[in-house]
Amino acid sequence: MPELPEVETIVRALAPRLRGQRIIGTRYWPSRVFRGEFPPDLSGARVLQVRRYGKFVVADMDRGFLGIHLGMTGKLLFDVAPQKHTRAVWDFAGLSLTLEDIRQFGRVLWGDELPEPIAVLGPDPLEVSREEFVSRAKQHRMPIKALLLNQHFLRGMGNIYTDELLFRAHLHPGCRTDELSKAALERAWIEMRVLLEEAIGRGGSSISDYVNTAGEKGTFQLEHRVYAREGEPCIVCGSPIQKIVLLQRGTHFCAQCQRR
DNA sequence: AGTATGACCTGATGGC
DNA sequence: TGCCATCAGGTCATAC
Repeated sequence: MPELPEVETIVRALAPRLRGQRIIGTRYWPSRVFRGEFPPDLSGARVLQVRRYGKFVVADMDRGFLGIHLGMTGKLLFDVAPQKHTRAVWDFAGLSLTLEDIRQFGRVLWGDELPEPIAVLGPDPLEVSREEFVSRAKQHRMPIKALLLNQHFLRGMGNIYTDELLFRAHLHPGCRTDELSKAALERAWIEMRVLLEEAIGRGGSSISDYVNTAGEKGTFQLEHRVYAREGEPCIVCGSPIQKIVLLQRGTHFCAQCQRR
């Protein structure tokens, strides 16, 4: 479910309410999100800050780091009663934070340091410099969609925003990055930033599941130009939006505007 | 290095 | 109503 803009929206809601707060109780239900290892009981631990790291929500605590990935169907909600798919609850004085995750593709990590699977991810799409983006892209010879989805290349891009940015940059998702011109890669970098900022401004995209910490949907799905618009006219040229399978992912693009 | 496939999970949807 | 296949904002691991 959540990609960078959705996680950013969640973090912006979490940070001001949790910063400085002390956990007074933790409740964990056995599920795959823990991958066999419950975090410790964090009672007494204080939240120093909450930040986004790619698609992870990271809480820096006074005694370690809590990392939460929401997978496809994860939600972090304030003040709700535990139900069927509740996987964890962190109780604070006067509020509780609940992790719900129907499909259990999310994960909860804990460590004295930022856990390894989080720390090894690539730079943030909103922080990577244009020069670094271009030079690193040229070192790979895979379809640009594959590279953008690779969290070791950049942390935070997912299927929706990859399709949307490639449309905006007029790039076919199957273009190999080592064959793209510098100008084309720079276009991708620019469009990526503009797109992500716009999506954050609209509270992210809600296709079916995604809601913020208050249970509200984002509105950026109304601005999608290709994602989930198969057969509808391209807003630029009018030809029907195509949907193909690339890298085992549904891939949406305009065959007229996005040439190889 | 890259790609392809299946696995991991549950629920919604559409066809018959 | 039911049954079956297909699909879904994401990673992983394994095998060519």
